[in-house]
Amino acid sequence: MNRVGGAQPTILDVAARAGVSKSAVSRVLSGTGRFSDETRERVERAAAELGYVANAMARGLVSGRTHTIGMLVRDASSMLYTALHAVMEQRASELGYRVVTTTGVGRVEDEKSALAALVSMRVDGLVVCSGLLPAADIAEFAPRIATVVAGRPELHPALSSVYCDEVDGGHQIADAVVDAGHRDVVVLSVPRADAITQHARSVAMTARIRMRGANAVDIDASFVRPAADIAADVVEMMRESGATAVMCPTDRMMLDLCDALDDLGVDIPSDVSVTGFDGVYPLASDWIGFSTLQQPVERIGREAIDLVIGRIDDPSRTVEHRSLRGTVLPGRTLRRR
Amino acid sequence: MNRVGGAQPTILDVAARAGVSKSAVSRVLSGTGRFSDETRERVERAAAELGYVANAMARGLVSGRTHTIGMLVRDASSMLYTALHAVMEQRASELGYRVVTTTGVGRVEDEKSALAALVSMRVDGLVVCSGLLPAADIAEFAPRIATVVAGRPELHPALSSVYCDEVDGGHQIADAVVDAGHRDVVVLSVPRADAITQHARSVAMTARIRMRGANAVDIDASFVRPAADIAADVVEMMRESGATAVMCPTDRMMLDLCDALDDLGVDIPSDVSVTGFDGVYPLASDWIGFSTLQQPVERIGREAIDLVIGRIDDPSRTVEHRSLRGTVLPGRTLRRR
DNA sequence: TTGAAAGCGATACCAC
DNA sequence: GTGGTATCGCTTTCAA
Repeated sequence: MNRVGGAQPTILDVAARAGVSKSAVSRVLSGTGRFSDETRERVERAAAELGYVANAMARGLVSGRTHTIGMLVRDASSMLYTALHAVMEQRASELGYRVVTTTGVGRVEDEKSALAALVSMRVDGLVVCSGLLPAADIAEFAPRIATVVAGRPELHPALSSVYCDEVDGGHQIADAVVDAGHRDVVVLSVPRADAITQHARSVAMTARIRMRGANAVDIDASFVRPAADIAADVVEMMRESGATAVMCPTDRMMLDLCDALDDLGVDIPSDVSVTGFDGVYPLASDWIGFSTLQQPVERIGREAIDLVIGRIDDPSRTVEHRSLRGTVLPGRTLRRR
Repeated sequence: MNRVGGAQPTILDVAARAGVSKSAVSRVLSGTGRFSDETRERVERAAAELGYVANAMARGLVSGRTHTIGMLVRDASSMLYTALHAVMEQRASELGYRVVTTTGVGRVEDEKSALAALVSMRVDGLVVCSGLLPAADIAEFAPRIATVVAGRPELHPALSSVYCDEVDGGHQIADAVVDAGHRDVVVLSVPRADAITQHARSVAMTARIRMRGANAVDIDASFVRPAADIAADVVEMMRESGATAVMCPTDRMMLDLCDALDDLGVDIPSDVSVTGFDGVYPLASDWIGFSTLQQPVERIGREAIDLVIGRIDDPSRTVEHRSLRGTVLPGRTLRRR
């Protein structure tokens, strides 16, 4: 086992030291069954003296429960997932569960193996937070493990989900842009294969802008494209078609774009307005002032945990899909014109 | 076990379907020992058809290895830990390990239990990223599990560590402030009990400013104090003692302070210069322009993983402490005067 | 109330 | 090469 210098004490060590059977130790430490006060006292002292920590593998193996929820995250460095993580951890701990997180390091294959790692740990429930992994790969385990998809619209019949209504969000932020008087708008458009949610947003934004009678131009914003290239395209559209606003599918991309536009000598918002999507701290802070659509991260995280634990407790529960509305954060990067 | 509708298939199910013994299945799936091509074929097909995922608990129980590194994080929503997490995940996966993360939800007791959860999972190694948990609580497990403290100076004789040289960092950023011509500087000071690293930074900043012959005033920035109160104090010091710069122990606190100063009508940097500490994306981005000390997060994360895996492979390795220098990020919130 | 014994699902060491 | 068997550390009947 994981011994650097000494071995981990086992229940037998505790039993020997306490002068009782391992059954007694098990009962005391797990608080089940009957035992005398004296037994309890002796066991607790022995356990403390030895620094005993029960082996969760052995325990889980026999009990069939780990009291653990596995969280699969696309990208550990994304602030959105970070925020979700914090909320879920909090809520899960209130309900007596731990959250363990794994991530892929980018590719779909990695994510599959990260998911398999969670499954192999026999977590009681699974919360998948990734816009990358195909639903089929997730659904494979759904019949065996309570599974909830969080943060992306997923209407797969075997999977429950909680997510921000991306279409509504795209419409809301597009409305804000048009309402601010912009008639020629650039929309950074992410291919579906890069990220399902971001793709949906771009599409919704473009559609709404046109529906409102303004002009929308899509610019390719595949993940492989450098921000500098995208910024150059934006500048070109400003010159050619008189674009006065740029809409980004995430705050992160917005930040990269702002950086790149800055390098090109373009000032925001006096030269061009820019909007984002996500609205997570710290970019959502007033001082930074991103104009963006704020996802209801708190609710998404909390309800994802509640849903998954609900299904753990009662596997017969039906699949459920909760679409939550986001809100526009005015910010200072979108200027009226 | 974690069954919502069906049970997870076991090695016996695979063996039965493949028409071989479970020993054979084990050999094929773990790639150890000898087996014929036909056996391999049959086993792999049966496993795939059943969607078999080996039970990591059973495996770990007998093999004594989990190929998993536990990461204890103070605060899942902190960008610094988030960045560390991403780097560690990447590096660990290169070396054939998974990272599982747990966090306390704030209090020391929570962190202890989060640590115990990791120990109970019998992770092969432990990386503790928290400025909160006392060294003694960590050291308790060090004789049994390879343990490395990352991101905070920890010279405990039983614990290896990798961290940013906080004192040097504090000096560097203080030098930048004095070099920019500031003679009266406010330092937000965090109590040791709130966060060890942040405390060390404040102390180093104050000391350096005075050493350089400028004036430093400490303001209490305990975690319980609202940013608005701190901002009010700062304004008072600007009026009373003519302070022209404020130094914060973290970028996050800096952001909160900027927000609060903004509310008070104070402009940064024309009314007052502000500096931070950490230098992690996204606040470190050029466009946002925080003047701050950037920690070498990439190296900290990478070396923490290398150290812990080194100790897993060779438990006799001696304890090691690596102090890494940060660099000043000029930014735009520190103005020459 | 307590202890002995039977597994949980895998690996590893055996003979064959 | 292959399959039986002991074993990992614990929970859970089941007798005593």
